[in-house]
Amino acid sequence: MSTLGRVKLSQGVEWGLHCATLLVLAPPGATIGRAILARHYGLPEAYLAKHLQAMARAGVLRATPGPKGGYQLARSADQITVLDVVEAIEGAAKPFLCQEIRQRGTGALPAEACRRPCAVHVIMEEAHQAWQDSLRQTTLADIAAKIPTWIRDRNQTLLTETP
Amino acid sequence: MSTLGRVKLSQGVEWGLHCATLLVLAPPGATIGRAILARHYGLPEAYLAKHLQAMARAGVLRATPGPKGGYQLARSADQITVLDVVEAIEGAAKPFLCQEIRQRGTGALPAEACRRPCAVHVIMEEAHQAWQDSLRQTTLADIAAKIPTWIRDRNQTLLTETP
DNA sequence: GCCCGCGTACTCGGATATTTTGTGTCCGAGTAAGAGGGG
DNA sequence: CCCCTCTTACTCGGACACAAAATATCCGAGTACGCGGGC
Repeated sequence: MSTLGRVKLSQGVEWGLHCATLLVLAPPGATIGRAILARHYGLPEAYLAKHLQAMARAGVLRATPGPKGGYQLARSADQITVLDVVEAIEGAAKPFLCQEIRQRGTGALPAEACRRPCAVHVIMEEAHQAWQDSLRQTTLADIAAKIPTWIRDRNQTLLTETP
Repeated sequence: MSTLGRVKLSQGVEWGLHCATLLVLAPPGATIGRAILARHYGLPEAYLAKHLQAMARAGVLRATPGPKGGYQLARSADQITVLDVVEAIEGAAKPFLCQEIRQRGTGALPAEACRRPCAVHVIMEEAHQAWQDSLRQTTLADIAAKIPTWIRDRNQTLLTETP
């Protein structure tokens, strides 16, 4: 069987979260260019740009053009949840779209019997809520706090050097 | 911008859950053909077949060929969770694939510093677990129990009539 | 009247096209820094 | 020595190809029923 549809997250989510974490460690007010970010993780710069743009559009990051420009967090790290980043990249659309098939076909139910959302819809919605709640519980500050000091220091020097 | 990647579930999930629910209401031992199921919800039969096959392969449904053949539940309705159906159709693959980008690029960490999974990976994993747990809490029997009696009776007659 | 064999019609299953989505890349617009000249 | 101006190089942003996956469909293999013939 060729693995039919799967609930797959874009790889951009991983990229975005790691880059955002790196920005947390940057000095306040400083910006990091996408070229530096891409090289730091060995990512294709042009494609990473797409995800960084998405985060900027969503209000998670702030982009400044020109020399010495780059990206920085749009607000405090403890005010940005993982869900914010994920939805910025993947989009905030509900994963399950109820097509109301109970109202179609030979077994179609009358509209007045469908005032309440169907049970399937409710269950999928609750699961999605649980997923969102889980991602909301962690902020970028929490992630950054888990990073060992020596890595933090090393990144500081890595990101400030100008090749 | 064209809405970048999203966490989208196949519509087959909705189809599969509704059809499975319909099978719960069927008399014990009885089978329902895919043609009946497709017409009942106004779905394209050939495509619905693909999802029904997937559920049969996953051990959720049991298919019997020949005349009077069709699909039935592979086990008791209270032993089939919604997660079973979803994973049967969407596949059980993890949605988030950690590519270990922390070990790549100019900022690559040494392998011995990566004994623990990275924080990003852990967070995404926990969210997925929450999602799975939510879907595991409901069985097909629970869904069927929510269906009003008059709909149950009506489906009984609809599914037994032979056009 | 009963039993056996065969044709048939119905079932599911896998292999095959088409459309949408995600992946990857390129080039252009905008901006602030920084050097150079004038006051 | 300071200030203004212009060039320049660097930044991000959107528009453009390529690949993978989901969607949609068709035709073939297998099986049990049911009819017909034989006993």
